[in-house]
Amino acid sequence: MGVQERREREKEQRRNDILDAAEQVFFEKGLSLSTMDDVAEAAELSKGTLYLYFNSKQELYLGIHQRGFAKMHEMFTTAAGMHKQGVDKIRAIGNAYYEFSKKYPDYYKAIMYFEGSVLDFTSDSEMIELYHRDGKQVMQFVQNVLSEGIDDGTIVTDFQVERLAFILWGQISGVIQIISKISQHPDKQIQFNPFDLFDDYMQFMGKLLINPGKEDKS
Amino acid sequence: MGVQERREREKEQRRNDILDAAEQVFFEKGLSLSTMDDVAEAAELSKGTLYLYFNSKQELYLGIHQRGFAKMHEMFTTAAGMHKQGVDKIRAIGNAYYEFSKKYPDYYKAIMYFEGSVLDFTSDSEMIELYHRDGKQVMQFVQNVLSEGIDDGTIVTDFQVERLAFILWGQISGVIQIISKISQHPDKQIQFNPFDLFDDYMQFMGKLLINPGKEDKS
DNA sequence: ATATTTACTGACTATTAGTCAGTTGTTGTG
DNA sequence: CACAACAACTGACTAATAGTCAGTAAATAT
Repeated sequence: MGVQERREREKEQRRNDILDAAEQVFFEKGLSLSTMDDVAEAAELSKGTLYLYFNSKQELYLGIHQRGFAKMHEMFTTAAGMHKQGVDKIRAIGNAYYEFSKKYPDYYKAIMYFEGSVLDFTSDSEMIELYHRDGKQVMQFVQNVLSEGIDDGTIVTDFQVERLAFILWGQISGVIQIISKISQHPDKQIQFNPFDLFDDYMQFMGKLLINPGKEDKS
Repeated sequence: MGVQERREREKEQRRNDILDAAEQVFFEKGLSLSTMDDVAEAAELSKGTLYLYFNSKQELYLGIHQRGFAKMHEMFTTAAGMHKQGVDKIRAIGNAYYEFSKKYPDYYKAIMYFEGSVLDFTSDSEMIELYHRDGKQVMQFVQNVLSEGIDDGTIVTDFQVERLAFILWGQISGVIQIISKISQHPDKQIQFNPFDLFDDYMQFMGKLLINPGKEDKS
């Protein structure tokens, strides 16, 4: 009996339709100015139905966050897949992260939003769990690629891979965050192109990880 | 005639009293669960009065953000003041940043909150301006200390000071952010003490900036 | 004594997240 | 087919709360 399965597919589809509508509305007006009625109208559903699929406005936004994270992760695997050596994969991931923030600013915004407001969540712990699961998955991926680099000898470090992964991830997130901030709010006092800052950062980091003997010349 | 002056002092005092009350309430219950009526009650004032001093709940929270930033900046100058050499001052600032995040987690939380939600601000541009002013001030301070280090020869770098300041600030912010996140939401998969991660980071960075010939042995 | 300015009040309004009793349509059963 | 059981959906309603504003009180100036 395929009825059950079809029902589940349709339910999944509805969930996606709602997320599509929510993206449309949230990305257009910003989260705080968007109402659940706006989303309901865009989805051509009643507000009540939204709450059958998402328990709160914030959880709906978390759904968008998850889409963003999935997209980012996909860009990471694609980028890493284009290289053989560990160090090149790590570089490619760094670049992909930055590209993601430029190509999907609204998803990036959603990620930053939760980064800054999970600390205020007193609510639903299931939601928080879901949020952290995404983060861990990416950390694990970075860790694996670092391990590859250490194994193939293109990355040299005194640190445990696990720690290094956290440090690198934290660093690059912070650098991209500040670049987004500058780009969003330009300041005539700043003499450089914010985009160049990222190249500087990558160059800066390169020195710390690369084993010059093993690296391909480019 | 000192009446005008006294009035201004009293007004400043009221503003501070309101901020005290707001801290008490927001830090206790978290921003989203706190109401303006709660704050009014804690301040022993009517809600209307709050709005004579702050235009919105968010602006009130921004007032707390500013107090936090001032505290942080103060810790930076104190920390830097305890050293002679540029590189030591920079290290001291890095440590002070981390100490700040641990000693004043609620102020730190406020800073993170705005970091993640300015991107959503469609509102009051005066408020955004105020927010960015704080950030610039700290960046300027870091830049000055870096310049000192370059001048006294304890810091060596190929980059422009301005860019280096942004990179370092972004990096360290990101690392502290991820440490806070891990600390707040411990994970048995993580084998290390999140606090050690910061030491690792500082060690990691040290290698990039220090001129070994010039450094004091410790 | 009286006018003017300043600080404050709290009842009120508007908005909106979230609920729930009821409707509609689909699937399974005798 | 008739009818029961179930699932998906609806939208009017409630509760909570940010923000307002006409009115009061108290200090200051004339």
